[in-house]
This record gives sequence, C-alpha cells and structure tokens, in this order.
Amino acid sequence: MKANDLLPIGELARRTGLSVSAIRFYEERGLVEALRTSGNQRRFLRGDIRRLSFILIAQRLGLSLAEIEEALAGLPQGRTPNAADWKRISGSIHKRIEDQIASLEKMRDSLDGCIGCGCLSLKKCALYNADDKWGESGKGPLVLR
Amino acid sequence: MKANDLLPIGELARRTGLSVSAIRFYEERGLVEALRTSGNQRRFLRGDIRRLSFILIAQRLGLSLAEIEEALAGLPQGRTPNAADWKRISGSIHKRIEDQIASLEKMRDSLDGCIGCGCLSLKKCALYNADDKWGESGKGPLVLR
DNA sequence: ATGCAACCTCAAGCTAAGTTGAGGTCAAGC
DNA sequence: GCTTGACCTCAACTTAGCTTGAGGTTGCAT
Repeated sequence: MKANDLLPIGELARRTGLSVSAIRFYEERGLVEALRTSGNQRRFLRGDIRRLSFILIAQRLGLSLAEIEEALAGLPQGRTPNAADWKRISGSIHKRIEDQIASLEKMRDSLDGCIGCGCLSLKKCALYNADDKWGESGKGPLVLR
Repeated sequence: MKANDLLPIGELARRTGLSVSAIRFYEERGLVEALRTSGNQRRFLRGDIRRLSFILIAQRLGLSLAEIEEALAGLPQGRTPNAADWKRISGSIHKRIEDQIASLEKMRDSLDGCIGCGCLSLKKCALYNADDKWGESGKGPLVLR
C-alpha cells in the first residue's frame, strides 16, 4: 500500500461511481471535506470513499441531501459512520420505509375499491378524499424516479 | 340550476382545491381547455371539475403530468374519463403501486439484513449493490414528498 | 357611472440535485 | 522542458410543477 493515502477527486469518483461534479457539489454542501495540494487540487482521505458510499446508500433509501447532512452532522467531525451509527440511522430509515409501504397499501386498496366506480366525486370518492390517510411523511405525491 | 354552466377560473379553483395559477398552468400544458369571454376571460365547463379532479388523483397516485396528459389524450377531445376509462387507467396504476411496494419491501429486507453490519463495503454490501433488485420503474432514489 | 374584486399576460423565481461549458492551471511522464 | 490529461473556479443550464409579481383589463353590483 502507498505511504500516502490521499486520493485525487477522479480516483474517488472512479471508486464510488459518483461523477466528479457530484463530489465537488457534495463538498460545497459540506457533506465531505477535502484537503488541498499546494496547487489547490483536492485530496481526499480513504475514509471518504465510505462516507460517499454512505451518502449513496442513504439517497437510495430516500433521504434528501439535507437529511443526510443532518445524519452525518451527528458524527464527530469527518468521522465515517460505523456500525453503531449505522444502527441508529437505519432504525429511522426502517420506520420510513414501513410508513411508505403502509401508505402505498392503503392507496392500492382505495384504488381497488374504486375501480370501475368512475365516480371521481369530490365529496365521496375514497381516492380523492384519502389525504388524511396517505403520506404522514409528506404533503405531496409519491414518486419513484 | 343556472342556465349558463360556464365557470370562471376562480370558481373552478374553489371547487377543486387547486390554485388559480395551477389551473392556468394546466391549461397551458393542454390538460384542460377553456372557452373565452369577449373580454378574454376563461370560462370552463362543469365537466372540467371532474377532469381536474382526475388530474389531482392521478398525481397523488404518482403519475407525472406528462403521463396524465398521455392518459387523457387517449380520450376523445375534452371528454372526462368515465368508468371504462378509469378501469383501463387504474389497471396500470395498480401495477405501478404493486411494483413500488415490492421494491420497498426488498429495500427494507436488505436494510434489516444489514443493520449493525456497518460494512458499507462497495463490493459486498447488499444495500449498496442492490441496484438490479430495486426500482424496475426508474433509475433513481425513491421519494415520498 | 363607478368602484373594485377577479381576471388577464408575461417574465422571472423557486427547489433539488446535480450537469455543462468556458477559460485557465497543475502535475507527471517522456 | 514540454505535452497532456486531470484538475481548478464560476456561472449558467436542466427538469418538474408550479408560484409570485408587475402592470393592465373586465365584469358585476350599486
């Protein structure tokens, strides 16, 4: 192994699958920090591969960058999440997912109950009036991008 | 009931819960059409309340405006979706929801299998490498807004 | 005939999560 | 010591689904 563990941004991109511009963007947002060479080029620590991987995973689980920022902010500066942190964070993600599933199931059931009724009555339709039952975690539509 | 069934935009907004600007935006997108008074003000048909309600419901079910446009485009001009249309459309929405639920369940299971492992290993972590299992309906993260 | 709320258009702004491009610098191999 | 690919900054652009504001007009009740 190299004596010097500092990685240039392209290397980090290659290793994480992120684009160089995305990593720069994350640095700007404060999600990762970089050292600089005398010539102003970024140099990252090995641990940042993990940190970025964590960001990727959390994103796939539906967290926004703001939420990830918050989760990472709970950690001492620059620390990569370890097993204990991950346990704590994953607990709340688990709840989120369960909520989303429950929400979708209600939606599906309303939809099935409604198939063919064609009512779309503003006052009576179960789908139309399902606001209170859906989306305790948000105010808008559900999207799988 | 009034002899004249034409509604001004504000009335439509009040009845559907949409904002006036949103309705104008939908008109611009071609999702609804409006007649005009001699003074250039929009006048909508009663049936447009239903049409807009349909848009609202479809949106909540996760369809984008483009998809809704497509769904409505299948109908003869200006026709409001009736029971048969609704049946056809709801079938594909049902599938969508089922897919999303299945996707979330896989995600949850991967997450549970991973709790406490703290690995976040790029090559080994089930969560990190679950691309192929997740999101057959999309390429990015899952979001409940 | 007048007051004024509701309407009109058009342009710009918003959020999220980046990408793209212009114009310039750095560092490493030959 | 020079070439060249990787890097730098900064600004502008992207998509979706609207909202906001400026500046002006309409239509209905009194």
